Amino acid sequence: MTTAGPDRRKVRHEAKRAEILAQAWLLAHRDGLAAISLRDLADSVGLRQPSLYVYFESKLNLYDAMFADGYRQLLTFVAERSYGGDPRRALARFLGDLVQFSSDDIVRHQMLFQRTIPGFEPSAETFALALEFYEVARQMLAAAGVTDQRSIDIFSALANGLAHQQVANEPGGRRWVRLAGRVTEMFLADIDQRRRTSPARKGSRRL
Amino acid sequence: MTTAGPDRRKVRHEAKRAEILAQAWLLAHRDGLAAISLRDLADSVGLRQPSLYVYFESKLNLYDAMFADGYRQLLTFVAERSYGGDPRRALARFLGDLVQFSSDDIVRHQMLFQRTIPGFEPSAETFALALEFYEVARQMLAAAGVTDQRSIDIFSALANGLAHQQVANEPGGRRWVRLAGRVTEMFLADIDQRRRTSPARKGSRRL
DNA sequence: GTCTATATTCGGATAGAC
DNA sequence: GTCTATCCGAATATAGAC
Repeated sequence: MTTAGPDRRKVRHEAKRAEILAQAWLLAHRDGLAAISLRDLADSVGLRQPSLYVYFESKLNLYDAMFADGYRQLLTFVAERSYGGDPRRALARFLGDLVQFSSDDIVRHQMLFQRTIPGFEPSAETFALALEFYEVARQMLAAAGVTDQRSIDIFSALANGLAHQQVANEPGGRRWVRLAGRVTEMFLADIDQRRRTSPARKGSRRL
Repeated sequence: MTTAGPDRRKVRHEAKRAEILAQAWLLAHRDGLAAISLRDLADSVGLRQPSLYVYFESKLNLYDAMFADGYRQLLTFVAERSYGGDPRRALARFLGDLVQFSSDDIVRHQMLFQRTIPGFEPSAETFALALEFYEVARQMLAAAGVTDQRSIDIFSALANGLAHQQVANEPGGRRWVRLAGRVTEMFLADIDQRRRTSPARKGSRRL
């Protein structure tokens, strides 16, 4: 099928859309996520500003595409790694990888985990990607024997806290990435400790 | 001295400045921190927009004042509480209070702990207030016997992570606030554990 | 699909009278 | 200190020719 006109058109359209998206990330790094200008964006892909509307129906729609793109990157990132073997070691690697993922791209971290763009809320379809990721994380925890909500809440805080400190204080570095192993040990030791003492919960005084 | 003209003028000026600042926080809640408009702000304090420049020399200067105001609130908040008695329990209360402080005002949390306003960097004088707070935190940790940098890094991640999850998922609530005690226990148990096994560090395998 | 031209609104900031 | 008037630039978005 060399004369598949409509197909080629669609492929071209999607390719250009992807190019625009990639440039949007670059501009976000340069100017800040909330300060992307559609003029600059159009310039960077060799278009005039109004032509962008062929690919994105509004600026918020562009942000939505970036949000979706970021979570797809995250899902691919974790899917590429295998977390087999001992579930506890796997959890430690998983945590380190997440912090590394944030450290690798501070703007992407802002987009996915901090919601600071005035007026932007991800659409339902896009948010489904986020939920997909949290399901992966839930399964990682379940494999390590962690299923209660409070422990899940703590683990999410650990992951987000390490990632945040990394991007805020040393973007691109590994200072907090390297703490993932110790933090996972600490977390699991606490789980074990509580399992031993509960439901009686004697012997350790609550702070 | 009832005729202290210059004094009265200065007091009036400072009062108006404080009023503007308070309204700026309100507007930030309504429109988003990065979306404050000086016109709206002027309206809300009964002034015309150019008159704001009598009190703040630029919009970034206004943000700087908000940043300073937020850290002063935080310093007052912790100073009002006494963290006497057992240092470990004090640390647990300190952590819970910090998460509560963030939960109480999501915009203030954004301003102090996430740096997402394009182009804004706190001035040196203002940043000194932030350092003052981190010194308080450092002393709380030192009192509980925690002085090494890696442990401090972990604690900062714990605090920020709990606060972030709280404001992101349940602003105004206490779901992560309530985890502060358990998380502090977990943290200190890890410190103790490492003290027992180091420097030999035998008996526990690293994840 | 891309363009030119333009609508429309809004932003922060300044000049200068009072 | 506050005002009116205005500057200047930037933003997103739309209309309509090609």
